[in-house]
Amino acid sequence: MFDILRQHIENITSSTLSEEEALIIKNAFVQKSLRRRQFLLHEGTICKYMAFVTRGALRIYSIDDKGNEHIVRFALEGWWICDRESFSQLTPSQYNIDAIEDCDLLVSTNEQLNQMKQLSPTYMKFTSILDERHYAATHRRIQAYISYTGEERLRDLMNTYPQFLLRLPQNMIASYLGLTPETLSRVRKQLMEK
Amino acid sequence: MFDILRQHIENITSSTLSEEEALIIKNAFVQKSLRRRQFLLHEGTICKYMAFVTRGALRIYSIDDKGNEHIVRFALEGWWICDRESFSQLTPSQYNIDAIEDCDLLVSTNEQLNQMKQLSPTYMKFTSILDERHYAATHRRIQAYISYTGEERLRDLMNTYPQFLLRLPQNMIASYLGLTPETLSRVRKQLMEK
DNA sequence: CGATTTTTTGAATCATATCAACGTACGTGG
DNA sequence: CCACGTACGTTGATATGATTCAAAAAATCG
Repeated sequence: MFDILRQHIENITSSTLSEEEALIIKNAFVQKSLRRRQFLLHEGTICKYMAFVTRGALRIYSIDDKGNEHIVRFALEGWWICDRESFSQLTPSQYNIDAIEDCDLLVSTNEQLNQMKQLSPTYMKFTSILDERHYAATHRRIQAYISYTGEERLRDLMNTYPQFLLRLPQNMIASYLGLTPETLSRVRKQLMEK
Repeated sequence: MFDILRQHIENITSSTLSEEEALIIKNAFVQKSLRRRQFLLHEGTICKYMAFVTRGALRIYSIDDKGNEHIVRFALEGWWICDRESFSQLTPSQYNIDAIEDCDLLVSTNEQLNQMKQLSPTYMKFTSILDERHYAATHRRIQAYISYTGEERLRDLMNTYPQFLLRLPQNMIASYLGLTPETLSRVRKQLMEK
């Protein structure tokens, strides 16, 4: 399992980890499994873990005043998931993270991650790349929300993450796109006909 | 002018800057003025400056495929403005920044800021607080966009930044709230009547 | 297999956009 | 300093995208 993470870090940073560095990183993570519908984070609690997904799928979502769920992002194999704000500031989270499918994760805590940044320059580089990407992705998502109709957002999703459509339930895709399940169903149909 | 920035940094960090540290920071910035409608950043260019506003008002906005402007944020006195992604990654920006009113700014470059972080622990602390706040504010804005109607977003704006409504033109407020000027005009009227 | 969840379909309704017209303000050159 | 032109804000009529509620159909799970 750790090999997937190691590969991932080496890919992102275009570096090769020394055995020493790899060991430091390996020791900073522990393996954790979740069954479908189990939670990694509950709203109102502090997000203790940063998780790397080696198998399965998760989602992070909030619940608004009207009781509607809003999925912020998904995480599949090779992705990271946590509520950054809660994780680094130790504040109660407004989000929930749960498993859409049975998952295997490698998780680490804020202290371990900070320590690792001190010990491994490659890991330091890795996190700064990840931060930037995360920031950019968030912005792209705001833009999509602001500028496009449901149909356009669906088309965009089909180009960017086609695997979502095959793998994740329709109602969750709808929430991610900011639509009701009914509307997504109709928009899909329209798009098929073209 | 620099006194405003110094005050600001001391407030945010709850620290007092030594004269030495204050001098380091002072030397990292240069004064820059903009007339109404002048640009600090043009779409497609790299965002060279991080700007602290000592007088005036600016906005950062994108233009979508259909030619519509979308204002992402405003910056008034005591606020910072730049496109973080372009600034730190040196990539062409998708945003424009221009002056809504005549402005006085203190601007610095990425190299100067990085150097400053090395030299001044207080400044280092300052930027990390700012990063977190910025990140949190961005998220709050996404949430508002996703969960609330135009009227609710306007009401929220009236609570959070009432000064915007007094100072900034209606059509820009509309763009910031994700509404057309016509809709904002009607929503305002409705809200007045209550 | 049956029970539950998810997806689809239909009809009515709502929020907001669009287009067009009109009134107002305002800053800029003569 | 006034008058003009442009930009801004309001209002009305109509159109569109998406929601809501209800119910049937299909898929999935245990």
